[in-house]
Amino acid sequence: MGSLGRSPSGLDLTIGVPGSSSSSSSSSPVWSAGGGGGSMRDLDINQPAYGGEEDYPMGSVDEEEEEGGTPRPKKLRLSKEQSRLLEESFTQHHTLNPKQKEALAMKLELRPRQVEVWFQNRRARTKLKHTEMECEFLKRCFGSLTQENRRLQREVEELRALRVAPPTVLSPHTRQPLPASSLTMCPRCERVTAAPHLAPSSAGRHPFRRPATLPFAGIADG
DNA sequence: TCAGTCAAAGTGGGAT
DNA sequence: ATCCCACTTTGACTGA
Repeated sequence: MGSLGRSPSGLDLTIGVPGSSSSSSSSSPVWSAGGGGGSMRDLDINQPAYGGEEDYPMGSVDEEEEEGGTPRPKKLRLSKEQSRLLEESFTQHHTLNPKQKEALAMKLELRPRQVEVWFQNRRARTKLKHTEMECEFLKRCFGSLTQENRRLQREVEELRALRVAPPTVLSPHTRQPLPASSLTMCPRCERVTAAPHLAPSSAGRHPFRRPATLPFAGIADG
């Protein structure tokens, strides 16, 4: 290893210390370690980290200063080893409790805030990936349903074109046509009409049958 | 050199 | 008060 504390490009990474006057509120702090509001809750930059380590391994200060006079830290690129360990940890748990965070930060020689941010961004990436996959799946669903819809509309048109007058049934006695109201359904047809889901032979050809796979069933996790 | 992409970090707000 | 999330900004990197 040995690359901890350095960016992949080999830049020396040292911590930037804001000016001693805390009144310079116009410029962003070099380490706004806290979340909203920059409360620096995780790190008092004037205190040595982890019992005496001289500096944190990131954020070398580019010596060129902003207008306000506050140096801006260079952005950290985590080393491959750091990324690997973070990924490894992420596979075990997607969120960290404070102790885990602290331990991991110490192991990686990062600030807890950096570990926290990494997990936050990693969760966001996972979610984005999942959403993209879901989107692709829904697009495919939409495509196949559109096709199915077109096919069914064509079928309706065909059936409409084929439609003829109701069949005439002749009386076996008089050989005269019977009124439709006097016709009765055969027991089998009656059963199917009352409970269509019980008719095994019709299920396979039913135009409205459900697809074999349900939505989202195939979406991988992560 | 520059546009595009990725990822670290900042910010504000909601939930607990 | 703290954590997490969504959104944004910004620096590093890459390929044309």
